[in-house]
Amino acid sequence: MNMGLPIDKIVLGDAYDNLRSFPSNSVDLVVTSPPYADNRKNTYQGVPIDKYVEWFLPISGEIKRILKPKGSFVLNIKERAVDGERQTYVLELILGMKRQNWLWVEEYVWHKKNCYPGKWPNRFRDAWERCLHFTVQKDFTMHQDRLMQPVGDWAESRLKKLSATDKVRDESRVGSGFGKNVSNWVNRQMVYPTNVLHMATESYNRGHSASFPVSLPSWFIKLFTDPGEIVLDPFMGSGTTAIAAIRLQRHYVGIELSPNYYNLALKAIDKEISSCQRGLDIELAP
Amino acid sequence: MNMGLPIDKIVLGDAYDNLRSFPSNSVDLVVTSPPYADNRKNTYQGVPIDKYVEWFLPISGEIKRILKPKGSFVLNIKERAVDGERQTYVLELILGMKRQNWLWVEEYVWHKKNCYPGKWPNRFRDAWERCLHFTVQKDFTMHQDRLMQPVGDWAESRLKKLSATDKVRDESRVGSGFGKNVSNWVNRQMVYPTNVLHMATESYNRGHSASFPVSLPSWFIKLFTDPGEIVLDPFMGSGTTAIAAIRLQRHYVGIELSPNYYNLALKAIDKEISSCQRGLDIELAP
DNA sequence: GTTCCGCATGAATCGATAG
DNA sequence: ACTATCGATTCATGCGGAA
Repeated sequence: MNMGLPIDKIVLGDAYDNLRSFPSNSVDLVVTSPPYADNRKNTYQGVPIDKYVEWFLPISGEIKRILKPKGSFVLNIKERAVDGERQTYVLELILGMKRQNWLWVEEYVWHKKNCYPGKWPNRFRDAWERCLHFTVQKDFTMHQDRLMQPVGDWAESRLKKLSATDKVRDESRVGSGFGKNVSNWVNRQMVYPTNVLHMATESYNRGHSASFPVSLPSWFIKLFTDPGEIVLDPFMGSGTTAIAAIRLQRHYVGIELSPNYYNLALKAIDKEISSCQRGLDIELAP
Repeated sequence: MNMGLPIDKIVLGDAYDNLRSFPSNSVDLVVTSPPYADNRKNTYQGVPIDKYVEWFLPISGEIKRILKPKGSFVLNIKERAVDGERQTYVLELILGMKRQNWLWVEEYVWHKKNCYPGKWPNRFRDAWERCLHFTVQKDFTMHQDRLMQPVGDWAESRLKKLSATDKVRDESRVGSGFGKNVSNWVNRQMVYPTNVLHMATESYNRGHSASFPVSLPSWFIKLFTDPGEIVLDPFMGSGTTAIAAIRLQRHYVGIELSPNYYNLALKAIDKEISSCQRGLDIELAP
């Protein structure tokens, strides 16, 4: 097979079947949120819980082949609670992927600032999901400086407490210790993030289950790729990863089984591209 | 053995040895943060990574026996990153405890607002730890209403404007929750929390530090016990769980191997009790 | 009595160095 | 080679002394 990657395209079909036809060492980053395990039928791509690991491992095996040596695989997933218990298939999946010689580098937490409402007798609302970071080798690409963010409440609240006099004194008098320290604070406004990501979910009114927000794949795309590189999402859903890639001037490759989602993603991408051509939302990446 | 629980006492010695002598069905809640796996030697209670699960499972087995049927076991733990990879012993521990017939009800995330600094080529700072919630049976005790919190950012911003004195007074009254003066204006709208807990670590300028802040065991003690019930921490460390229990009018039982930490805990408890007896700010919990 | 700044201090992790 | 130790890096907090 190996007929080359369908760059900037979405393939309609099964993830594993199509991944097998993709060339090796050709993708810089894989970001995806696979269908979660579910025992109910008539659900979107529902995979039974007890078959989840054996269903996913062949897919992650193909991803390992397709990924470039210094590339990364970010897997957004969260196990369900069934019958009062958290299921263990995600834990078993991590162990299984380690047996496939994946390196489990890190587990990022996506803290969903606006999680679904609800009340149950045995648990609170679930406000977080795992973003598992796997690589092929210890030496991988990571552009940390791009994700530096404004410093937190600490410096902000302390800066606000500075009087106007203090700030003026800082400008006029550079030599004195006090003024110098203040200018240090003002200048050093950016810090590195942590492995906890605070992002709100996006609500689509169309009645489809909310996947991750554009900001989530965007964060990892900035972190693990350069502009012009290739991002693969084998479970494209409504096209969120493609939107993020387009906005950041990366190429995308998608696979989607459901014709319904496939069409949704195509529309979303069309809309995104046309809005770009109108010159509205263009930002220079990174 | 079964000579009765050493209520409101800390036992100096090994966790497993002492747990074996505790009576069955006698404790309402176990909250603990065991020593984390470590390959370095000469470390406080360091347990090698490859022996961690086999070291802990006998302990969790005893805990299951000692816990009352409707009780809970909250395990605060986080795997280390070694040689560029997250270790898997915590995942294996969860699977092992399920084989012990524990129910893995939930995984709470403790988001450490002030995490350890540092910069590495392959990861950001680690700002979260797991709080694994296990029970013996599906029907367990959970007092959700006690943990309702004010809704939204306006409450947070109001809290920040409180003077330091107000905050201290508030802390000593309820332990970690919201005090009287706060609740005056908080009574507008309360919501249930989620399974993501935002708490800063406590750092003492001198001496030893607590593994988790008092607010962490306090949160679970309020949630899973009534006043007068019994909280067990088989790795008491510097006594944080006991402090939380005392403030919330629960009984504590502790075990600690290191004489150094044992003495620290005794001192901390003495200090806590004497400040209570001086009549400062005691209110009836929950 | 407050408020506010300066400083020390962490359940960290990696790479280099030494044994 | 493999293990043990050390230095460099980094930032939100509490606390103490100063204003």
